[in-house]
Amino acid sequence: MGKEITSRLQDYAQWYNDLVIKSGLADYSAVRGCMVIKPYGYALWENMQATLDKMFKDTGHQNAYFPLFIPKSFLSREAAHVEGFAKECAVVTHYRLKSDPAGGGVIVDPEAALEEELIVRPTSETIIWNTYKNWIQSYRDLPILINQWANVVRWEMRTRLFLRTAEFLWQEGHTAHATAEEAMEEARRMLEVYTHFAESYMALPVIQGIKSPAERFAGAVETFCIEALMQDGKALQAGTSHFLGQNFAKAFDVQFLNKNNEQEYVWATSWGVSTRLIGALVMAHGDDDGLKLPPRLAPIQVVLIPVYKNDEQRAAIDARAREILQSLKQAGIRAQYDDADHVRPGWKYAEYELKGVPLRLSLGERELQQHQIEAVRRDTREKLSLPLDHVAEKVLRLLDDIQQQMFEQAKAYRDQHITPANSWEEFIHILDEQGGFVYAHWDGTEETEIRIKELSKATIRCIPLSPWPGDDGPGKCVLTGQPSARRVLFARAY
RNA sequence: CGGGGUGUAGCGUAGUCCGGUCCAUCGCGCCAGGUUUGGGACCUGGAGGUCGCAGGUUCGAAUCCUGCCACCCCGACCA
Repeated sequence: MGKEITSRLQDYAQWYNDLVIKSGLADYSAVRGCMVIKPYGYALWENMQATLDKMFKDTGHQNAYFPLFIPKSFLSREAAHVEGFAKECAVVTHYRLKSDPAGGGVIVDPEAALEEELIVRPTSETIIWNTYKNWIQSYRDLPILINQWANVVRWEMRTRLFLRTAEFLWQEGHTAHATAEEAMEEARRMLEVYTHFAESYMALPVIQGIKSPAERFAGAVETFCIEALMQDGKALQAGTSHFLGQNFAKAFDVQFLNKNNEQEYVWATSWGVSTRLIGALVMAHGDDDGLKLPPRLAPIQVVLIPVYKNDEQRAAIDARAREILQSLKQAGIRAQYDDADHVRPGWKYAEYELKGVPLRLSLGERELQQHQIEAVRRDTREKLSLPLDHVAEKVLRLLDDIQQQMFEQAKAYRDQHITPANSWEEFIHILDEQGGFVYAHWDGTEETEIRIKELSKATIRCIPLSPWPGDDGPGKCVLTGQPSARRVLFARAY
């Protein structure tokens, strides 16, 4: 008997937890709301990091590192920013413990209170803009294009593995520019980078859009986002890129002398994606047997499993398998040979399916005789026989095809779940019966947005950058009947 | 923060209502040896437990009482 996984139909939330835990991505920890990312999960994150990091470097960014702790006073400099984050900040108040005079443990030393309390960063705009002030005098100092890989803490009331934990890993880009146009261009450029990453690497189709005022990042002038759809019909924000205008420059008094010898506030952007993307990967592609990882990010792209009946066979197969493994590795494939003898092939098949390894190769007496190898795709479960000549090339082609197919499948699902609604009844019906995105008119007011959320639990995921099928220009708000400039995408979301 | 649930070996569990027959059940996993090996093998033997924590009731507590803690799920808040 193996590891039981709750089916998606029976209990989607439990299915998700089962997958994350049983595939070895992560574990619960002793700390409420915090998780342990296990080696397999971390390897996946490292692959994501490596890919994104290269994209950031290719677009001219450099990595740096800013402090984990932020003076409390910094957070309150930007009004909207503090409003947005105040409720979920962890605060450091003391710098020393001492042994408890009353017992065996330790207590916080009341003598060691900090003069100014420190916030554990929920995001780094404030500490970074406080720093940029010292770096920027002239237009010649601009642009500053910096990214940092870091952990952040947001004291969430309710947490979910990868999707929302009190501490999480992410990258945050923070750029400074001489003009609004340039900053806006940067925000849009990074949105494109995220889109490309999601679609080409995660095989996750996303919708690019603009956040409504209520959903906008605290402190931003404009928030761009990519929205993805999970298999339970709920949307997930996969990445955001903000045009911050001069809000933080004004809050931290960051001015520069422009070419005309005039003082001007600097223009800013910030953008980020987090380990939440791992949750997206699980929920967008996984099935009742386990994960399905896209080849371009999978820690193990190919697993090779020997099948034998006795030691003599085993020796011959083992020798051949190692040659094959070598040729796969030489071709740059992340291949693994599982020659463990204490579990049988069937057990391994199930285990690697659970782990979402895109391609499984089996080598036994039969294959050896026929000079081929059996290949089974994780995405379609299709079983193929590959001749052993130039096997690495064939495997590479298969991996490419799996990557492509996974995207196509997710895209087909997503496209089937964008439904225009023309009345409130229809709106609710779509959300309840099929889920996904509802494409509907909205009068553009925050009151209506909030009212819709209260009534339906759906939020405006984004105002799409390019129109979707069903777009009909101006119309009437699905709730109020007031004039609407255009349709926007609503969904229940994570 | 509200509602619900759970806490017994690495994991999943029985036992809790109705205290003793429980120095705790079963399955998986683990260890040793052997037979096996094409979809989660089998046999034999073995190791492994502060029954979440603290206090109380009792001749006797996994079981009853009080307090506490932790985690999970659902909701409000959020990437």
